[in-house]
Amino acid sequence: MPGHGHLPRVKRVTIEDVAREAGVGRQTVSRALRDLPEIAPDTRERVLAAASRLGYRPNALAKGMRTQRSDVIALIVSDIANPFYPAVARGVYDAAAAAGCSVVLYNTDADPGRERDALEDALARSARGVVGFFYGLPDDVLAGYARSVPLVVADRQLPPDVAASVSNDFASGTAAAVELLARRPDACLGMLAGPVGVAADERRLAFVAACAAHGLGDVSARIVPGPPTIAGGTAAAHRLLDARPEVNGIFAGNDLMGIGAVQAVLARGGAVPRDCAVVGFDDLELSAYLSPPLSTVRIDKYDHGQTLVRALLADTADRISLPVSLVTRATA
Amino acid sequence: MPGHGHLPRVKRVTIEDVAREAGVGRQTVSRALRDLPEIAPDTRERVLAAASRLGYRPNALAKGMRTQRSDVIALIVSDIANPFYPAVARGVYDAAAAAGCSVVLYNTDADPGRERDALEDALARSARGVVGFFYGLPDDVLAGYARSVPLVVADRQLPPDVAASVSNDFASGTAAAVELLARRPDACLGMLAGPVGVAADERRLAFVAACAAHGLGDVSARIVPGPPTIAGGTAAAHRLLDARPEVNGIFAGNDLMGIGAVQAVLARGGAVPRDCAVVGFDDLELSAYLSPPLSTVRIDKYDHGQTLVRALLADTADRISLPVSLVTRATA
DNA sequence: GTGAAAGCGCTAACAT
DNA sequence: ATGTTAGCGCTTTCAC
Repeated sequence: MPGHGHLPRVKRVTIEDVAREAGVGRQTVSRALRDLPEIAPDTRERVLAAASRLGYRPNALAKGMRTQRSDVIALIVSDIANPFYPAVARGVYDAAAAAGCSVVLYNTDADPGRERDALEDALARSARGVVGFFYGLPDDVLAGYARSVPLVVADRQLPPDVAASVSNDFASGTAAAVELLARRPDACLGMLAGPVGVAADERRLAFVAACAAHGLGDVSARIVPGPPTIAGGTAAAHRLLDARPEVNGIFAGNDLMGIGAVQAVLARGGAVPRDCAVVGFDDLELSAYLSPPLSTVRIDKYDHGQTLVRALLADTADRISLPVSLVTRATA
Repeated sequence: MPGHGHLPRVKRVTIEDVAREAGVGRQTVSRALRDLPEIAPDTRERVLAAASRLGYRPNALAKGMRTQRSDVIALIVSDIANPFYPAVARGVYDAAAAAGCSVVLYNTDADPGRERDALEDALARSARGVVGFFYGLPDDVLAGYARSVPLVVADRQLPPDVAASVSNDFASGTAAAVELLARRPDACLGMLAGPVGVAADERRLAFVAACAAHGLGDVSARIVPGPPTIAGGTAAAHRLLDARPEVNGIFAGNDLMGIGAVQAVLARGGAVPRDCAVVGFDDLELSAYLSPPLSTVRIDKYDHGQTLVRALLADTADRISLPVSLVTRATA
């Protein structure tokens, strides 16, 4: 069956064609199309009419070539299939669209090489800017890219004046989760940390600090890392519970790991929260409908995405912290 | 705080610079970079060395301008925050990346105007191709675009030789779901259809046909439309159950609506599946962990995405149908 | 095997 | 208010 490649490529309508059709110069067409002021109203009308008559479509490549920048915003995430990112992506998209920009998506799986590839590609496309979640690249590399392209990093701080960042208030969220988990008199808490990444330490420290503040002693030996997935959460919880059967409260790095932790407790014959309570982080859309409904720290993912783009377009180097809130459901 | 706009724009390293550094002509650099055969091995070495010494980065815009096509694949969905699409998007991304392409994402909310805008933008960017879920645009408009850009549509058929399509086998899935729901002797089924869209009729018809095949009579009056969300499913289920209290089996257009239907049955004081069974469609990652775990028709979303891109790159006008399978859990 | 010239479609700068 | 010139960085075509 013949495909598209066989069709004769229709010659593209250019600004030159429109100019000829309207009986004006190229520049006048360009002005009319971009709605610039220095043009007679009736001339504009005539040009616009000619353009639509011919079915003119601006060539974004040519425009970008001339202006040295394209109306593209790069969104770099570890895995769009992880239910945390889609809502962020929608926020990014809406804010970008409001600014007349398109969005190019990159998945890195938290691999530093692929994070770098994504940045390089954004540069090759003369992206208007990059917003992203970076887990593998060190600060200095990111700082280097920030010199070539406007960059806003999510959930991670870069040195002042290097690049803006938009982070969820992980410290407050962790404190609230620990406070909830620490309510039982015999509380013995553990944590399921996300993948070992550059920003992971901050999170560990927040947990250790919150536990210390509640007189729970040094919990650092009860922090176990794992992939940020349901399976990863299950495996990590089993490891934690194998080593420390006395643990009766688990703080998971994200809801997916929280779900996995619940499954692990159940698989060991325990009940949630009776034998072990679980608190997640993110509040996925479906977390409220789970069995049992998951207690978690809610973050506004859509707002996160929008804020990322707004910070990018605002062209500042601020550190923005987004509020979080504890949602108590059935697992803690 | 000073932002990025204040930094002095570093002059871009071009192919010309590399040529000068390596002491060869521009053309030779281009050949070396693209790994073309007509070049002496040592010349290539020298050029490559010069390029990396200078930190040369190819300009995708310039390349696209010259070749009249960019290595970009447009992915058009209604809403990336709907948990159905992210897995598809990942498949699209991986297949695109394997072919050296980037992906630009568009959200249309199923609005025909925005579907059109997305297509126009893809054209403006000289996209290598477009894959998408179109709910608002009529066949002839899509056919028109298919003449300007390689296009593969998802879950919808276009006339032969116009564009390729990759669809899930909705008919089989519906038949299986109805078979499951029809097992109770007094079965009275209803359907929660997705938004009224161009492809909606095919789905309604599949349901009506499947019910007729099971001797369930004409169910067309028990099909109620609604937004493809949890809230939409709840509302639609309430409307259905208000009008037809005898309904004891609901086939939801997707898992989100299925979750909503379960909530509605529960809110009315009923039990699932005792008073009313529910079967969804999609099998979201979290559907197995819901309360109660949702019975559904599983589709391989990641494969769907990959197949979309492969069909695009293969440049055929085939109609590809993807297999589905029934997953029986607790709601039916 | 290599280099020189031409030009993709657009907009900034400079005329007029 | 409008037209003309130049050139963004690359690849295709054609010389050599």
